[in-house]
Amino acid sequence: VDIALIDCTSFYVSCERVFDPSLRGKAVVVLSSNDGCVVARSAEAKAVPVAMGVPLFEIRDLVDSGRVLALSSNYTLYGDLSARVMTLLAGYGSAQEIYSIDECFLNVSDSSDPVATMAEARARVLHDLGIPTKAGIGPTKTLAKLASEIAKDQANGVFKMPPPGPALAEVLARLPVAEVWGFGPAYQTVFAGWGVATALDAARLPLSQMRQRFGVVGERIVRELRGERCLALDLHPAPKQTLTVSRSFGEQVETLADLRAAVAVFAERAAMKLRRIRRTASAMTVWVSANRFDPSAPDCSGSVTRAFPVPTALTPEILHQADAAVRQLWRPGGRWKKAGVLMLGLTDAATQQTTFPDPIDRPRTARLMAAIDAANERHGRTMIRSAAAGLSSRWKPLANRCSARFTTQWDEVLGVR
DNA sequence: TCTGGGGTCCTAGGACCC
DNA sequence: TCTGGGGTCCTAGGACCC
Repeated sequence: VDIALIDCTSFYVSCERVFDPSLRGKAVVVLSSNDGCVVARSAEAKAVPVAMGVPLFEIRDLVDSGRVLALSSNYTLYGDLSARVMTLLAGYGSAQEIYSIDECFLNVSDSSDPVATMAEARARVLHDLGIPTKAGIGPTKTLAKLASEIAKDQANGVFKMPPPGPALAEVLARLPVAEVWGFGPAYQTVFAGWGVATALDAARLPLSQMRQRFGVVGERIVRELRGERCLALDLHPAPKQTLTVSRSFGEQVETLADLRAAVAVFAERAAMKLRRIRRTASAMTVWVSANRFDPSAPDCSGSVTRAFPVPTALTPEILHQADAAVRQLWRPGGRWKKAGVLMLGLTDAATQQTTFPDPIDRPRTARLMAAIDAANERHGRTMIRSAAAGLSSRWKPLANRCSARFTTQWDEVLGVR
């Protein structure tokens, strides 16, 4: 199996360059929605250097002196170009998982020369759309993602991981463990204590140690680094389960009237988004928070969840509940910097069916449990906790019985589904 | 002074039921 | 001193991603 990960280079900046070629070759950054901080950087900006995520005020001098060009974001444009890129790339694999606005996984197992195929795909996207990309190829998603990190240093923009063995170990030994997909800051702290510095060090950690400290998530990443597939391509992602609209305030909000007005805007936008994706919400959470960077800020953060009598996407009903929630949250002396609404329990608007319609079928559950136990027994595996066996969390006790290595091979292991 | 927004998955624990 | 066990449903919170 060969999985490819194609990643658009500095995607937001590249989109801006499509429409304004004069930006090419310059140090350009794109800012977050209210021009708060840097969310995309051109290679030239990275070289300055401008760090990812820095607030605009920290690079004020660079921007004012003209050494770095800062642009406000235009998400409609990025979304439109993303759809075109994804459509083009889909033709270069037998299956595609769109992972984010600027990345997708492709199954390229059918290709006799995946590197050549990806080189061709990159050239096509660059020629037709003007968007530069890089591609990594590997036997697992985690290795493909890691390969794409190396790809940016390759002349053809493509890198294929060697098959598991000494050659792969050599590659992994040169990669800092922080570059591995899924090993975030909390992992890095623990790894530092364990003396784990490279991706190879991580790949050689005992599975039991990873499982004990990081659960099934950590164990899966190590297995993937060794070339064992634990994460399948997600070809039919479930419809969204939650939908959020939130913003930081330009100025601190202190009065009930201002807080009500702000949340009303978020609630209205959430209602519009729900209708656009043709879904309804069964409940909503309104949350408000103080300035997280101000230690002296009053303790006025909180959240309130309110259920709708009937799942809805209608503005009046949503505004009504949102306003009731704000009144519960407001208190004298509060100084708020951010708020949001979170729509929960999304259902299909047409049928009012929840996303996961499986009824609880006790006999079937019992059969599946017996099958999982038998499979674990057969393979001599310790049972480990796993709630991601391609099943809803509703089936957690079931998934818990399945060992990590089989979480993507459900049908095969059980022969039932 | 100024510090993003939108997601997912997993775990733990309590209420409740049989 | 003893005081079930397994399962569902829900919430809160922590971790990660782009």
